[in-house]
Amino acid sequence: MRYSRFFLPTLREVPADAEVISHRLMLRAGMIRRVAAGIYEVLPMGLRVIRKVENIIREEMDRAGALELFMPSILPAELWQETGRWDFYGKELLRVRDRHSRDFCYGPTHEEVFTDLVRREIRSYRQLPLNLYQIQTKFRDEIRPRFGLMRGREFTMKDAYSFDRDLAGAERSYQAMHEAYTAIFARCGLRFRAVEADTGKIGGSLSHEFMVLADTGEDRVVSCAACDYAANLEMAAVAPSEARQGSGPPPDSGLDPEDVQTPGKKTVQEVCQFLGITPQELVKTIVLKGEKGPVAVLVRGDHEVNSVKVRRLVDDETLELADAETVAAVTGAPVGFAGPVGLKVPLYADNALAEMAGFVTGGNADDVHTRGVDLADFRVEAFADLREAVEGDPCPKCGGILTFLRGIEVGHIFYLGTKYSEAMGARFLDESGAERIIEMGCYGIGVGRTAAAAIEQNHDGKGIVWPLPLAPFQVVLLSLDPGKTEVHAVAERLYEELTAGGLEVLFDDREERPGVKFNDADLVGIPLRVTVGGRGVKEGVAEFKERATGEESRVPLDRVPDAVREFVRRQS
RNA sequence: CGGGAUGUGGCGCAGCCUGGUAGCGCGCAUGGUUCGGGACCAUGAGGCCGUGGGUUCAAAUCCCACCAUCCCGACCA
Repeated sequence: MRYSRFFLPTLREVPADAEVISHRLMLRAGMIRRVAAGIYEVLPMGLRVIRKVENIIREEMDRAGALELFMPSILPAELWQETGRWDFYGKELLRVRDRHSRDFCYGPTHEEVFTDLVRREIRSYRQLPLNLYQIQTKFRDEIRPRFGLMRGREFTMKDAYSFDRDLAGAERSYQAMHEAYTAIFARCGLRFRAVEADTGKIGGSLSHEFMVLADTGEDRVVSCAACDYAANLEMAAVAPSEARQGSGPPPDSGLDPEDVQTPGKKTVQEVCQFLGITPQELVKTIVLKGEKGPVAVLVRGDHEVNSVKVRRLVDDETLELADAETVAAVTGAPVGFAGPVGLKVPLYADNALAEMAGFVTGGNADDVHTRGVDLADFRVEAFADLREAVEGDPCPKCGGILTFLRGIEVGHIFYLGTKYSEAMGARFLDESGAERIIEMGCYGIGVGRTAAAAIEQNHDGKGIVWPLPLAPFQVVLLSLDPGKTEVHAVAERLYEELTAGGLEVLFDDREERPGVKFNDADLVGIPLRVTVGGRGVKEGVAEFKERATGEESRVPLDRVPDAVREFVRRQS
């Protein structure tokens, strides 16, 4: 591709509304432009990268036995009403009406349509297992779109759905996707981890997220230094300590609870400072509220409640931090003074509480805390693992030490069970002629997000540093003297040779100063730069520079095509 | 939906407080000189000052409303 004929509008200055690195660089490198909040145009340079990601996904999905098809993006309301998600999915679902004022939505995910297709076409166990996928545009009317392609409202996603005759088959399908995903992200040249994950709104019981590791990632990932355990922080189990595992009477301080005035001291830090205690001697009481009513959760002062764990324990997906009015109604005090003694709502305590005695809690009255509290002073429904893991906690699998990483969720796989097949009547006949419900799984990859994550993970002060498999071009060939015929002729010839050899080359034949070309080449991040200029040509060489390492070398002109091919082979 | 902020040529910004001819840098066009890490000189094109209302002789500037965008918070590929 000749740069002079290409559409690659690079930006010297950063548009003010781009915050994260990948967003800024995608704009500056002429990959995308914004049309509306969370909605982007993908320019040729961007598309080339997107296609690279898509093709890797396709190859690995096909290899795993999945079949590509293409579903509509506009979906009739009836399908969504069948599973109840027309109401449940909420405002994120972009709803539209046609001229007959029939309800439709722009698909944010496609379980219903795939299940509908399968229930109409699949009759027999002989037709299973089946894994169908598509790469398609989705729309989720996010509350707050941001970060460019990282979290847009419109985005392209690969979504796959597996259909199996039984649990064992579904697990095999799940495993096959786990392996395919691992292959996909490895082939993209990314550093990533597969982590245990919450199933969230999609539902189901088994789930892994694929996280591209980057300091700028929004998700926190817990990883064991000693074994292969890795989990999303919201899932990371905290093993009860040994003391807890031994039975015996709960510890007792022998003290009686005693109220103390703590005027205006609401936070753990303030209370500790005021009373001269450490957070480990204090118990936080957190009020949560869901469709089943409010509950209170007790955690040690230096720990944080993990609401995903509480939701699972209480079996209430809608549970959220209660608002100030609810807290006041439940505790009789403003936020900051809740305590377990005398509370009328169900109390759940984190395992760490089981070893505590004589601790400080809120006093359920304005400006009052209570000290000398023991477990015997109130009634707990259950002790459980309810807190967030912290760095240094023991690994729940091997006892090793947990470390924290930051990641960007680029893929998510779920075992769905029969949630959708049952609601929509997707059944088949087994060998014995008995009617059975299809077991399902679903598997997503954010295509644009994968490209963005690759940038978050691979960039420097000058721009993008593409891993070769995702790079829009493999080589950028700079002609430093496009006007001077002898030198430029050499560049032209090299361009022909490289292109003829099947390489993807961007040929910078523009009438620009060298500095402009160098900087643009660095910005757009093409892995190998080949410079043809007066100096080198005089000596019969072209200059190679690797974007990632900065390593430079001089290559005789007649060896250039081979050397480039060698580079490409080495990198892929 | 809360909290914070911003809307001025394509991009980045100043001007607004203290109303009175719309400016700077980059980019773009033309000509010339340059030419190995974002050149220089000259000339030029390009702006409903987010939208609507109001105050005023006069509004980018003051007031009100709306819209849009961005940032911080509640489980998303």
